[in-house]
Amino acid sequence: MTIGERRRKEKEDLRQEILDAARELFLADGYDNVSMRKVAKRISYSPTTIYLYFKDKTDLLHQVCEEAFRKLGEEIVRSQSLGDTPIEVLRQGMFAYVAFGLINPRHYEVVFISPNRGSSDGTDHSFDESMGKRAFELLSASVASCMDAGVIKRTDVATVSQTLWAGIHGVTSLLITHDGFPFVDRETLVASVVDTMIEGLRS
Amino acid sequence: MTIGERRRKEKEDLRQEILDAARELFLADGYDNVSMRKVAKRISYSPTTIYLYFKDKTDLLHQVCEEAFRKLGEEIVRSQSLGDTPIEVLRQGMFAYVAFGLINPRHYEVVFISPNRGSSDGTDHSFDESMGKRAFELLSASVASCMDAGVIKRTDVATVSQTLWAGIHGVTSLLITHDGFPFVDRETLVASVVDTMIEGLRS
DNA sequence: AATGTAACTTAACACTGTTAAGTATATGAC
DNA sequence: GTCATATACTTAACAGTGTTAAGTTACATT
Repeated sequence: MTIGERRRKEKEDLRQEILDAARELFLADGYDNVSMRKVAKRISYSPTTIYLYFKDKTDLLHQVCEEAFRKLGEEIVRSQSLGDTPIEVLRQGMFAYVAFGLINPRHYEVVFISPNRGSSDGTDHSFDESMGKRAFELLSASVASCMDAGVIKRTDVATVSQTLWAGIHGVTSLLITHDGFPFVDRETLVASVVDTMIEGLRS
Repeated sequence: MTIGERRRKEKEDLRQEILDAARELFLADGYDNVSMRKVAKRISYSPTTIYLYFKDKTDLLHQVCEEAFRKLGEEIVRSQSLGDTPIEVLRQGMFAYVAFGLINPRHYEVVFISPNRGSSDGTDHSFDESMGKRAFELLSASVASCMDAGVIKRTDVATVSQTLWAGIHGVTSLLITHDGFPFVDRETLVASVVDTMIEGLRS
């Protein structure tokens, strides 16, 4: 079956080629300014070929993001390992989250800021099955271990996790979308948000 | 000059009629799902007539939002007057901000979440001259008076204000854009964010 | 060599924002 | 009252969009 395998590999190659082209264009020009025809042109295929590999334009976008957000989980885990106390683990995880957003603003935008490119039919591709959720779960676990260690007030884990998420999502998205605004130094602001929230949770 | 005045009034009336139609459609269907032709049809005019009153589609959107955001400033001031201590004034202002966003999610989305409907030409209509900025300034003043009263740590006003803004923007935007996510009770979450941050700032 | 199928393309539909050119209509001057 | 002018609005068109149905080509299996 070596011949069928080659065929399947070629198909997978083209899929990846489309994904690569789409990613580059989305990041360079923004989702709205990229047309299927442009993506097709870049890889020298007919526009309709893309539809043999992806359901529609939003599907293409979501695949591109899924690809990128695999890294977010990894980086949070990696950063968390730098902390030696539960609080420090939580802190590092939060910093990693923001850093990822600021380094990949276009991806962050799509997944967390404006995930309402509603795929018209039923399939809610928005968040649940996404890698984004995994990032939140890592944060959540970290909060729980802080409570177990008694370093933050023992209340509802979900409420606290979502509170922290609101904070780090807030800075990240403000810095991304309002870059005309006279923000104070980025690092200062991010540290202020993270530390203010953690301080507010201390028991 | 009563005749010329009537003419000018009629013109102003049509402008408002367009604005009303656009607002209703934007709020009902979302910016992307509203076409100039739909707006025109609703008021029984030709699509091109709109261009005699508004530069382009993004201009129409921004006018609609400007109109709505006049209310945000008013409501923050009104809510702040409910507080009797500086901290309580700050708290009420923050709650009012979030409440406004949750009551007017589409407007909030446009102005604060995705303000990058770049008006192609130079005019950056995004934030600076907007009513949105006024809301931030009210918050800022409230922070300053808390510092003067010595109830929160005396540090940089801008940093603290932006930190708080990040928090309330974070909850508001998460609740608006990720309504599929299993958030805890809205009031609980909002209160948690506001109170955690204020607690973290206490001196 | 004939057949069937997978991969890809062409042509088209129904839209979109936007502009250039055209048409009434009501106002002003003579 | 007639004529010119400016104002308000419309028609037609351009260049693009996402997407689908139908058609073509190339190749592996029989």
